[in-house]
Amino acid sequence: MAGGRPRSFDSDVALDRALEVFWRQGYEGTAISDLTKAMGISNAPSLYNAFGNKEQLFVKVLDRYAEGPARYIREAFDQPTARAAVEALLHGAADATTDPGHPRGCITVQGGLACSPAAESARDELTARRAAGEAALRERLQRARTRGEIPAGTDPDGLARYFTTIYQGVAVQAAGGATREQLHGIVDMAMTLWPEQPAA
Amino acid sequence: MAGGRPRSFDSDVALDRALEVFWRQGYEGTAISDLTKAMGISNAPSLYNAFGNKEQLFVKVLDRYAEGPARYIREAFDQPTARAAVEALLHGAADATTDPGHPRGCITVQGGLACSPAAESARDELTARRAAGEAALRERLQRARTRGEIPAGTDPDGLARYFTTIYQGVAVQAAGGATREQLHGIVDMAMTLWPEQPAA
DNA sequence: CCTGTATTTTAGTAATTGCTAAAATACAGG
DNA sequence: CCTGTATTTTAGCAATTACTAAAATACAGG
Repeated sequence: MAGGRPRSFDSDVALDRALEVFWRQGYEGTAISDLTKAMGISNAPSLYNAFGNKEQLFVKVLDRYAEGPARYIREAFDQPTARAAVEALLHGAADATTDPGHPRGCITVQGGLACSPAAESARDELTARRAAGEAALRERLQRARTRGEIPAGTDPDGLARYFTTIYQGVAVQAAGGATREQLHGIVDMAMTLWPEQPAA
Repeated sequence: MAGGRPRSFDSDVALDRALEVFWRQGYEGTAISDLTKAMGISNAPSLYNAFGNKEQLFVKVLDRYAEGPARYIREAFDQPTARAAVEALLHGAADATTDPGHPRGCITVQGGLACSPAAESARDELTARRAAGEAALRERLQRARTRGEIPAGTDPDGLARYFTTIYQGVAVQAAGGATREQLHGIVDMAMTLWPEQPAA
């Protein structure tokens, strides 16, 4: 058994480049030729050989996104309190969606909100990932209520939906050109809705 | 001078049908063939003759949207108080983005957040319209402060950005499958940030 | 009926789409 | 050097993209 011809490109670097393109142009606005060009792959067959088809590459790119530019999301949940987690999540979003080193906004939001029937699976993948984020936040808030971090009368589901809506709205604002400072201001306002435990 | 061959389709009906397609599939996910099929126009040249090119048709469709399914936005500004206006705007969004008679969400948000260079003008058109909506709200809130509807210490720009963010987040939520009731709940929460005039 | 006009229809353009079969190539191990 | 393996390269697929020139058609007014 042997090794075969070596890859002419680095898989992770190529995924990062593909991420940039999908992020900036969305799933349907991105052509395979855009990808090969950006990824440093000279011919389409090499791309298909390494990453499957466009749809499968998109999923790999989303995973790469979650581990790279959007890692702050997972890390936000490491905060000791639910409030600190939400703050880290939203202020992290304000930073990440305006990072000059990346396209503006969030690929999970702008990657494919509306699309042709041919791209439905990509859209569904994005919808599922947004829903998963909201679910994680919901569970965190439920735990926070059990632990007494927030009042017993609070609705964790509604609160999770509210902060998720802020997150997604911030992403749209960023895509539209809002500045980082403006986004942090929005987040500060949104956080004033945090249900404080009435002083005992 | 004479009349020429009569149109085989109604322009307004055709625009409504085109709106549905662009709304559901976005600018770049919509092909001319999708449009002619939905609009009841048998051949592409008739479409180009009547509406110009794809880009120009898209703009006409956005105007039709503003006068039709999104008329509630303009009408919200007719409310006597700024608070009532924002409430009408956001609760109207909760209803409009979940209207079973139309695609979910808001075409101005999901029509083209990220796109290929070829669709940049459509994306810019959408960005400009969202910015115009935010500007209208900002001016309304500035007037509200002058009139004493909201405290003198309030920041109308930040407030306008906040409510616009809610609006856009609601649109994303709707596109992702949130129910009408859930969206109204989000709006109710968002409205609790309204700056009340301290009781004199 | 004839003319002028504005539409529809026919037939097409060049370019691009996502994708692939088959051949050429470059390495590792023996 | 030879074999096996995994890649790259070449060449191409059928389908679709936005769009258009030119001819056919259907009406109004005279």
